[in-house]
Amino acid sequence: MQTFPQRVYRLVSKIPKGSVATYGQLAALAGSPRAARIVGAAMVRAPAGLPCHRVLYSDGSLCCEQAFGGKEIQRGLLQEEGVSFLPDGRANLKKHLWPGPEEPSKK
DNA sequence: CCGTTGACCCTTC
DNA sequence: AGAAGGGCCAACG
Repeated sequence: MQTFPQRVYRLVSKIPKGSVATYGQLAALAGSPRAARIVGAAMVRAPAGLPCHRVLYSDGSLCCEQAFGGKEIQRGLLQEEGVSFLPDGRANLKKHLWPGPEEPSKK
């Protein structure tokens, strides 16, 4: 039994390029649909190499600019990944929302 | 062990 | 439709 953030890190690390996931979704995949806050807090403690820029709000909007150094940066990174953006400034969740771990990671 | 805090989400005004 | 407030779950001191 690992810590919650620990599990979230693995899930975020599994997000394929060109896909995005929401905090609530990661929390639900981690086992607690209401622990989206824990996921965010874990992101701060997240080690380097974690594509935290692929994690967005439920609406597809990005968190505070202090999140990873600038939301503009995150938007640019996602575009580099191939993620489309709406004229509202939100990511196209309908088109790039991560379906989740299709594979039943054993156990 | 108990209290506080937090990259959020949802409901109501 | 937009803005404000409260609630929830787990980790940290």
